[in-house]
Amino acid sequence: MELSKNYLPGAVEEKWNQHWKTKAYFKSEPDSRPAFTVVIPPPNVTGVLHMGHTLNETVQDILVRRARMSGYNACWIPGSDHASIATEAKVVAMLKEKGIDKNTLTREEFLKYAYEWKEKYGGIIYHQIEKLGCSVDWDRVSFTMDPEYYKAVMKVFVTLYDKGLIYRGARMINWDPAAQTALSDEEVEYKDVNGRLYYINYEVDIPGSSEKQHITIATQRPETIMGDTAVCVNPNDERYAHLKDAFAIVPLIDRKIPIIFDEYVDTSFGTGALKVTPAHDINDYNLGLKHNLDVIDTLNPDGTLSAAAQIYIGEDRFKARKKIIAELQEKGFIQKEEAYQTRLGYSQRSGAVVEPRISTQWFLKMKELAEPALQAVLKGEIKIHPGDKFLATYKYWLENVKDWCISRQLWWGQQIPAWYDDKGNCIVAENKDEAIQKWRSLYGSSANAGEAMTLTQDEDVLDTWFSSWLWPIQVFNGITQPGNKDLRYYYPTSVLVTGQDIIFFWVARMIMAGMEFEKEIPFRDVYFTGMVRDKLGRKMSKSLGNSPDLLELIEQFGADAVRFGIMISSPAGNDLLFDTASLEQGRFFNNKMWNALKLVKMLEQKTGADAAKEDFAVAWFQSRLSEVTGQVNRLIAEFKLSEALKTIYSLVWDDFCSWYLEWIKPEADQQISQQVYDKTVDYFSELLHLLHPFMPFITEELYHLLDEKRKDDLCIRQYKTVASSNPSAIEAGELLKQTITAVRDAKVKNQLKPKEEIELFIQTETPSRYSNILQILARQVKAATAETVNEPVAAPLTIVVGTDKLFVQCGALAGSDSQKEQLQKDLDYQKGFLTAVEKKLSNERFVQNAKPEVVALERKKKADTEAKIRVIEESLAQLN
RNA sequence: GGGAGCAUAGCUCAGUUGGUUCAGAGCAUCUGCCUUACAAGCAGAGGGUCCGCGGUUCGAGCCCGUGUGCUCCCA
Repeated sequence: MELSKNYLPGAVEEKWNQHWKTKAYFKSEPDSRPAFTVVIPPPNVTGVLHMGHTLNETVQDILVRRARMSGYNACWIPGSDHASIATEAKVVAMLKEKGIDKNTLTREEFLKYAYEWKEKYGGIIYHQIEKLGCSVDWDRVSFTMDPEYYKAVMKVFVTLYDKGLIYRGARMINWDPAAQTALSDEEVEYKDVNGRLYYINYEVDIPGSSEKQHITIATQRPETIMGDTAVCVNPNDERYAHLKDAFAIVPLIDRKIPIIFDEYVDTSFGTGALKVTPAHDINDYNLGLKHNLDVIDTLNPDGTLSAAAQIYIGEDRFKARKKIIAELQEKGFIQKEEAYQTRLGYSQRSGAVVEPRISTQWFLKMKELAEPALQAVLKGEIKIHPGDKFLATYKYWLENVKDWCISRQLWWGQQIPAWYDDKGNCIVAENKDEAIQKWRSLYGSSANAGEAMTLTQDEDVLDTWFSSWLWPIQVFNGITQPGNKDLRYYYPTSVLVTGQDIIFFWVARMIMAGMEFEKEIPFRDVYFTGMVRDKLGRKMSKSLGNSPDLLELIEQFGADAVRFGIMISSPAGNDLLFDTASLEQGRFFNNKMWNALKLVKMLEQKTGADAAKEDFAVAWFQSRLSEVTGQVNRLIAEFKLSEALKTIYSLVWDDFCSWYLEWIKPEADQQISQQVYDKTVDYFSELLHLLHPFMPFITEELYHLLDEKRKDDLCIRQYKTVASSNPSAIEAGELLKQTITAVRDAKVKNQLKPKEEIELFIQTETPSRYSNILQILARQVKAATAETVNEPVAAPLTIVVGTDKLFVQCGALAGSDSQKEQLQKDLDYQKGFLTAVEKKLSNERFVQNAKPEVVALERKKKADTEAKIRVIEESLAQLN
């Protein structure tokens, strides 16, 4: 078989994806094995996978593939959520391009377009997940707007309403004027911005006084003055004591408002006088409630000024601000203005500045739901990784959680299952038929039987997270078909992998839903990945254009290399700086393994019965493999996947390719024993097995190329228990590596060509340590002979390794300065080390206080170092 | 304003219960090699006041305090 010069991932990945699919390896049905379940955190249908998703999916696939190879019935459920605000915005934009105004459509017509859009673009994400090699069960793909899922959301809403946990009421909420919908607190992102503070004079009207006075208030939002319903000052503020029972006149519109007194006002801020605008500020709203103030909403839902503002009606709030400032200035109301650092809330979805607004919305009471969710984590039923970092955040949020605004003024989403009759009576039911029945039983009589038919459903839909919080349950239809077989088998799921940014949006609420509806945790472990940033440390974002296209990366480097690259630079829970250099490293790694395969295929042609057995190399690698496999298993159990990958990488590249293969590789005219060859194929297969969850395609490919008669597939091959490792073989291997490196180094430093033949004599007190490795050593350093001796041998080159002396006989050397320097340097270090050890040992308090084994260790260090110094000094003496 | 985290080689990070054979890895850099698997490679090498200051201890990269800088979350 002809093997290409380099590894070519494209065709290989296509082939195995197809093969795995044909074999249905990733389908899961309940059986007698333990389940390992992962639900994909639903990426939303609006977009494409970004690098954050790529990291997430890769981590999940590693865990799932490993579980599948470790005796578990692995089930990974793909899906997406409907992302109501983002999707609706995209659909509206798409319609606009077609010249269609959303407002001219009925809800049904709009939803038809939305579903069309979802069909067209929702598939992109699934395609990417597949290209990345994710071993998901495509028969179980789930979407938050599926009919069954929709029903589940309805049922949950009604259940919670009946329990008294859901209520409807007018509250101050976060309003997104661009999307024209309410938002939850979590959907608002606060940013520090440079604002300006305007000092505005309000004329004051004091009863019984005709004197012209004014009071100055400071505000960042002059466009809201028309909504002012009071000016508030601190009762302890002497500056304003004379204003009791006085009124202020709102500039421009000349409305008379009371001056009120409340200790809430900070006398040191601004002028100590606060304009109170209950409709447009949460604190003012509360103050208004306390003092019974009017509420004048001067803004329309789209952020323009309303008729209540009296002036600049219909102007955008920010344009109106400019005009109002100009007018105030012109008319002499502005005393001064100054720069002011403030914080503004932005809509996470539309980016618009969020407007606090009083609005009638649906809310979910959170306190009762939060408690069990908090306990589940505090008791350790659910473990968060890395725990030290996020436990406190989780705890704080749940302990201080506020009610959740769950209604959205949109069409794309689950319509709220509440119906109103002509009189405004509200009925909550899972569907209209039930609503009618309920209405009849509550308000009906034979006389008005027909009236129920006029029930109209609430126009609003539910927050997307109100559906995705059911995800771990409803992907198994657990809400709509309680206690079904799948749910019993797969729930609780095993691990949830997600970004730390949605700990509140999703993780906490999923735990609440699990505890509320199943009385059981939704997953045992939560693994938070870090944020993916560019190599300058900036967040990846569309506006910066620093987020690469996943499919292009796969095209360029191969899916395995992408997976490698993102994992190798991703320490658990930390942000990672994404750089294509790490993908390149992955590609190089592919190539390295590809070339190792080529070597093995070459060796296959050179097998012979009477060839050298190379028992040592074979025994050594067996031990290394066992040792490192154990390490990898431990690392993965601790979710240290990046470390695990690094460990495997080094095992493959350094131990297997650089050492083992070189040690067993026969000379050009020699053969390799069948036994060693077979072992080599075994080892290589084991390495591929170990690496497979990280890099599934190339490992599957090489696994089959290694032994073309193979019938089984790597992706479902089961891991065996780790064989024990032989410490003395490991130790001998280390000595061998160390000796080879020392001789090679000496050759380089003395300008000897690597190929130049030498003779090697090792003076040692323990020749047995070398007996197994001399042959390999000789070959690796191009020594015609390599033997242990009792006495020094005259040689131009002396090297010290530990307490052994290596004498190298070779052709003439340029000079012995280099080795002298080397020895001297080594001597200085050892002497310094010895001084430190002796100082410690001569310290009585150390000898008395330190643990005996520590003291013993120090004594051993002293003896060892002294021996080394002796050997180095002898060698130096011989040189002179 | 409240809280959390981080600071170790040029870069990105390991460093588990304090014990100088423990200051490490990968990448990058430098030197020498087109050695018959691999130049996408091989063989070597250099490089750090473990952020500053103080403390605890026989002993601190590790523990405590404090300062500085950066990041994140919450109000």
